[in-house]
Amino acid sequence: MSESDEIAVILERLGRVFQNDAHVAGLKPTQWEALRYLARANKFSRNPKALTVYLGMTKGTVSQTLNALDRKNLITKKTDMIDRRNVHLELTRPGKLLLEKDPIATIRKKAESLGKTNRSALSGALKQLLGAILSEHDGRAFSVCKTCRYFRGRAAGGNPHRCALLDAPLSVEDSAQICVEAEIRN
Amino acid sequence: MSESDEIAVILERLGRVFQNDAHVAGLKPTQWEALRYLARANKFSRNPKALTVYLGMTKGTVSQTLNALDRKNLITKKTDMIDRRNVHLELTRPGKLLLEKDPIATIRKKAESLGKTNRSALSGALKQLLGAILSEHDGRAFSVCKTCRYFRGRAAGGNPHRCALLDAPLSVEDSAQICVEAEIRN
DNA sequence: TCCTATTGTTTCGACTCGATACGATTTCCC
DNA sequence: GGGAAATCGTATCGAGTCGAAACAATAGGA
Repeated sequence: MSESDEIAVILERLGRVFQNDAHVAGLKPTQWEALRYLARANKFSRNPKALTVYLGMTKGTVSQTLNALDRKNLITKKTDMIDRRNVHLELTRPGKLLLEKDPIATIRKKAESLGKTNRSALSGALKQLLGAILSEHDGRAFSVCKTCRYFRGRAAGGNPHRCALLDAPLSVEDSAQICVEAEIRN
Repeated sequence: MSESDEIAVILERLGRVFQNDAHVAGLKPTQWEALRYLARANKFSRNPKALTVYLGMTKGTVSQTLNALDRKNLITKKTDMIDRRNVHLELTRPGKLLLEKDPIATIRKKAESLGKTNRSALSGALKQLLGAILSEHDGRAFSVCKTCRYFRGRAAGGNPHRCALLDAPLSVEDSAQICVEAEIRN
């Protein structure tokens, strides 16, 4: 078996193990990912559309997942008053609290035990792999706001950060979060 | 975000992307994994029990998945005549043919494009990670028969290979395949 | 022979997921 | 301004996943 084969098989298998581990606290793996995403996405990206792109699923499926989370009172949905087709998603307090039990922590701990050299190599190679796959997948990289070409840092006068694409102000918090619109600066 | 966090997030995300890709030819991701396993497992390991351990799922779920594959005529189930509780699983010809469309190939190609150095690093680190996780998971490593401590290679007289644990003969093919019982030599 | 462990199957309920059809808006363009 | 087209989200369907729990059948030991 070639090295590439091994990588493919192990990645597939790791994915399965993680997914099995993710049946925690009555939530399904997908629901955990949605919760996690909402915790890390900035205000422009906390909507069903962005989540759909992020997860790479169809909007119908995402809609159902969000319904399930809503029923459990882990998120709220609010119609945008300016464009009433849009929906804003927010974690509720129980939702935020639940994230402390996020099963992804077990993966992190395992990565921790890997040793610095191996860990760096793994992190680098995985990033490259994910990038290669997403680019061919029309999925965006979903990088952090601050690194986006449309990000305008706070000027000398103490003005807030701004997004030059959406022409909107950005809190310090927002600018450190994930954004659907993010385009890597070149 | 620490390197370990990044690794955890990317692995989770890669798993999702792969899983989405695995909806091919009318099969679900789990069904593909079962098929793949059966193609790579030796005769002692082509049964529901071993598959259950390999996939890390409950036997009920596995039973259903196997039923689905049976309905599609991709596998056969046959009761063991010696111990009638056991079931032998085999790929049918259509099952084997279908494996040529295995969506895991797309992952392999991506790994291919990674470059030798990165690829080796990734392969090594992933193996270590999977090992660490499985060991804590009471999941076995499922290594290849030949590397097992119970493997007895063909003697000078031209006798067949043998498994000293099950006290059974091994074809050349079997001994190159995955075995549930495999225990790494020390 | 009875007791117990092993191996699989069945059933249940909640959820996933793609596909498809819909329902509101909003936007574009004549 | 008004109608078509695009956008964003929801509802429904069918096959499947998945854990949990109950249930069968068989094997093996006391």
